[in-house]
Amino acid sequence: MTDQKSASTTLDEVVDSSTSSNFIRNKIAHDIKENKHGGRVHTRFPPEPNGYLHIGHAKSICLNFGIAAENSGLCNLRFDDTNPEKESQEYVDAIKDNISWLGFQWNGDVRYSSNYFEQLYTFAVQLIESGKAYVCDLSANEAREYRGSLTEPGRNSPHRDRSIEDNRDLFERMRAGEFADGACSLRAKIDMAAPNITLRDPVLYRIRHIEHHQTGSKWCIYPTYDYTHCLSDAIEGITHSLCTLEFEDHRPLYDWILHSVDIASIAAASDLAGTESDYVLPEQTEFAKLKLNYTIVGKRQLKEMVETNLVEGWDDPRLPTLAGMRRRGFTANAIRNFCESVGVARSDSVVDLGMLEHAIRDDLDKNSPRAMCVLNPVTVVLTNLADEHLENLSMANHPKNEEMGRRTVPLTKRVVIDRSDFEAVPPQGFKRLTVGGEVRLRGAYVIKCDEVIKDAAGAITELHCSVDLDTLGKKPQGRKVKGVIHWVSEAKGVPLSVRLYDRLFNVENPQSKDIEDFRECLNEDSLIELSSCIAEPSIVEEGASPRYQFEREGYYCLDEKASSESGLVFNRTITLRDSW
RNA sequence: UGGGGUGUCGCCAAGUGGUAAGGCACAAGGUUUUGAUCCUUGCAUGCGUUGGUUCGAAUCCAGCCACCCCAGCCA
Repeated sequence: MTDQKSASTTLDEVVDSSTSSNFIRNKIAHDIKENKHGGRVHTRFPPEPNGYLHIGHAKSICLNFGIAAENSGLCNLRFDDTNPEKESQEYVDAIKDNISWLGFQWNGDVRYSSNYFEQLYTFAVQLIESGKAYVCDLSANEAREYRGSLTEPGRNSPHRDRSIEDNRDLFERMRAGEFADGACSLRAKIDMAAPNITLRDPVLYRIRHIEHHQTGSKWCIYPTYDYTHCLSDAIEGITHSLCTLEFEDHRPLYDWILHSVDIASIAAASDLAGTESDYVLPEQTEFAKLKLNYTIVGKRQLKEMVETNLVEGWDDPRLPTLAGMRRRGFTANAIRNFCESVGVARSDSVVDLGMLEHAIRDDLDKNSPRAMCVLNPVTVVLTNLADEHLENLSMANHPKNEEMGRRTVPLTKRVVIDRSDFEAVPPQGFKRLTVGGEVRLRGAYVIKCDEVIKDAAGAITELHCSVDLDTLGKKPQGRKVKGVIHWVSEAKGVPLSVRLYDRLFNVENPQSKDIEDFRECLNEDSLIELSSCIAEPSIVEEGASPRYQFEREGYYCLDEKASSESGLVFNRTITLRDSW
């Protein structure tokens, strides 16, 4: 088991210090003060391996691991794998990978609810023996009818009063595989008239003759979430079981199950067995899910987009999956900061995408080296330079951080600039190149456009400019040059493709009730590939960074998956803020 | 119309009886060889609403309104 101190040290480096209070932090501080769990804080992140993790999970991960770290506690990773029908090892692996990438280390070995199946079975027998559970032969449809409705109470199952002996026998036979899927189930005997529907004799075990990714064919009965989750928490000695708001109605059931099983046997089966501390049951606390406008964070919809090829896969850079965001160029640090800035509360809220964008710009601005890359090149001929002119200019990799060093950028007679940096008829306030106007080539000289060369169709092919050779590293004499533009040597630059991403949806809430199918509001231009870009050579030289700020354009990240020997591909993570 | 929740600036969000933090966004200035960054300033006599209690209420009480979740052998 990881020792508490090292876990907290790791997280300290990772958790932003500018934290603000929230109801969970307050509750835990209070519990510690009251010595509720002997002062222990032990959380868990319990994903079901039925899909990839997304930004919403990141909030939960940061919360659970963060709150443990802040309190010198522990956080387990436990796969809530009670429904083999929807789960797979692929998801298990991807989830572990994503959590590590986010910068968190779980306590000890990865846990699986399925690790506890045998123990859970024993507890179920105990419930049967104390008359708190029974085997019910009602089909799923019949059970629904018996359950009643939101406004009407349910009716007792005709099998509710079977003898303990019969129940025990039937349950054993369920396990032994004597019954077909759905033929019967084990139910808790609580109250069919409870206003909280969760308490109307919830199913504890169902029959599924199906292979499980962890337990193979050992079991044909699988415990349900409600039965498994609370007991798994208890077994692991979890103190604070944090989950989302929709589980609020389940809290009475969480408590009912824990209090219906003999606490001494839970304690004996728990990780805390043999520990001096008195065993205290875990407590569930709910918080609001993260929602983001212009994006969908719903496993079902994400899965649908992946499976119907609306996107390229779970790691499509337009997706809010951690895999996608990572490929897009998001940093773990930015995601963690974002989750902290969003806060934790109980009100349903929708966070503005702008907050996420701010988090990534903030991180990338500080940590990305700069480079120049021209997206839509047009040739500029520097007429007063010699044909073979080659000048190695030294440029800072970061305007504010000298420690990031310098690089050499070659200047030749022919360079390229972005087409949008020249306007024959400039609008008011245009600060770039115009006919007869001057502009500085970033890190180099001030140039003046003397002539525009066009082809037969009238399209600009070249701009002929003259260089003011007295402006390298100094302001020009007697005038101000308003603009600075980026450029790349035509001969020395490296060709690359760039993928420009935009939001996947063009409406704030793609899941709104007045939208029948979220596909209606897909943004057609969410991916634009530019294939004739040209960047300064430093981006492929020894010691090149995987991420750059392409000056005046945005933050870009090498896409290793898409790049090949025949071509480099960079993903635009996010544009620069643009007040123009 | 049963039960459980939530309502504080355009968006998050602190605040738990002593007179409305912070962030994002936005706006206006300043610096700048990135229309970036950075800096400065502005941005709720107001806390869903109506009453009540109190010297004093976003905080306590009552009613009302709006929105979210629950009728899987999903989690």
